[in-house]
Amino acid sequence: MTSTTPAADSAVPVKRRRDRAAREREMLDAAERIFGERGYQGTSMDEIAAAVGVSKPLVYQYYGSKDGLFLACLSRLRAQLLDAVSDAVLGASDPEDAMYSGFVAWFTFLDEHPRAWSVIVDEGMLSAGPAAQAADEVRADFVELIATMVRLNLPADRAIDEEQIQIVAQSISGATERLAIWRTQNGGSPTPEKLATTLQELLWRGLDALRG
Amino acid sequence: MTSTTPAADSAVPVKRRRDRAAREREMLDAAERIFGERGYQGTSMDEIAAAVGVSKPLVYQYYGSKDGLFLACLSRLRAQLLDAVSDAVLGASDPEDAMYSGFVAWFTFLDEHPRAWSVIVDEGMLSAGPAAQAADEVRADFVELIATMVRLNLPADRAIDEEQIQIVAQSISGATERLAIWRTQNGGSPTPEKLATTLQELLWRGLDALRG
DNA sequence: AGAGTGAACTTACTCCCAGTAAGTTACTCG
DNA sequence: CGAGTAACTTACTGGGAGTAAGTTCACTCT
Repeated sequence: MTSTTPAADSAVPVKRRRDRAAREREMLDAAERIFGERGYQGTSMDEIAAAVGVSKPLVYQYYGSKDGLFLACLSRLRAQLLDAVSDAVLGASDPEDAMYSGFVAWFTFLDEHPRAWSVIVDEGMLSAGPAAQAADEVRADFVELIATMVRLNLPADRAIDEEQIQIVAQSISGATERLAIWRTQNGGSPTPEKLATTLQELLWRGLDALRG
Repeated sequence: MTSTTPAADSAVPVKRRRDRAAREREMLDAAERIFGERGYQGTSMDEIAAAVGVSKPLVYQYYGSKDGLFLACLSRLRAQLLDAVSDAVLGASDPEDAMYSGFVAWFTFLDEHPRAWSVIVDEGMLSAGPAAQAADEVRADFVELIATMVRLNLPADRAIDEEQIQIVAQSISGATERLAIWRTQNGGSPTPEKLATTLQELLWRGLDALRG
């Protein structure tokens, strides 16, 4: 009864050891959840390890550093976000609708994945070290999507000023990120549709102007 | 000769004790410089204290925490930046020029104060705690300046959708911040004038559209 | 001048957390 | 079964944020 026989545990055959890929996934899931709840600074590696039921050095063996683990979370979440927006854009009927749908998809996704959004906001934590560069590359995919959309909207017969396109794409990326932050502080108040409509109105005619 | 007579020091009467206001200024200056060079994470409170020639607890007595000290730097730098942009806007001849001049002033200031800019970028480090809220209030001044400009450009005889104005102001603030970050990574490549011109073209007609 | 008072300042810690060295346990394949 | 390797742990170091408790200076007020 009081003995600590290992056999007693066999009723629940907890797999102590798992292969690397599975553990990495467990760690990533736990990290995503905890980073999302407590933020980068507020999360300790011990905490994540404990949540997985594993010791800290194992986490270091698989992800190298706290930044590395955080970056892995960030990449995965950004990829999901990019997918959501891409799908919306590709499913649209015309360029104007593509832009609007993309904005709606962006704000809606962030609404529906608040913890994901917290992680993305904390991206700024990686302002130093090699992780910072990697984080920028992750964001660059997004800017490139926007740039592509902008290019499609411009006439094919004109020489396109690629630098201007980059400026516009970076601007839109920055605007949507700030709007998302503002919105969460504001109690989620303007709806995704209202935000998308306003952005649409603000930008559409300006994109026209860039043609000449 | 080899004696450590205190009298020998009297040739350079180093004021060991200074009054609080003076010390706070010294600390703020040192913190601004070091935070600007090494970033928030890379800076230790001991380092700042040593730069001032003082012990760490004194810094804590005056600024409360690392976040508090960083926030003090941030506020001062943001205020300078706001002044620079305000001056440019107020000195303009018409609304269109005000907008353009404001953008140029923004990018030029950041060019000329790279350490200040580093600190502002690191603002994201304060994503948790009471300092985060304070940091947002500091930024809000900027958004309000933009909102005022937008209002001035709208016709006085129409009911103004205040929510739309906030959206636009937040967008512009986000766009200019991201452009500034991108620009430093890009080797400072598009000139302030080119950035301002492109933003001007992109936004001007859109602001018109918001009237109806 | 000398005692009293408060502000400026220091020494010497605690605690927490990222990261690591070195070893141990369990699974697999001959 | 034994050898090899991948999964995993215990037990530590180092460094930096924050603090408790005391010390020294400068300035009043008799």
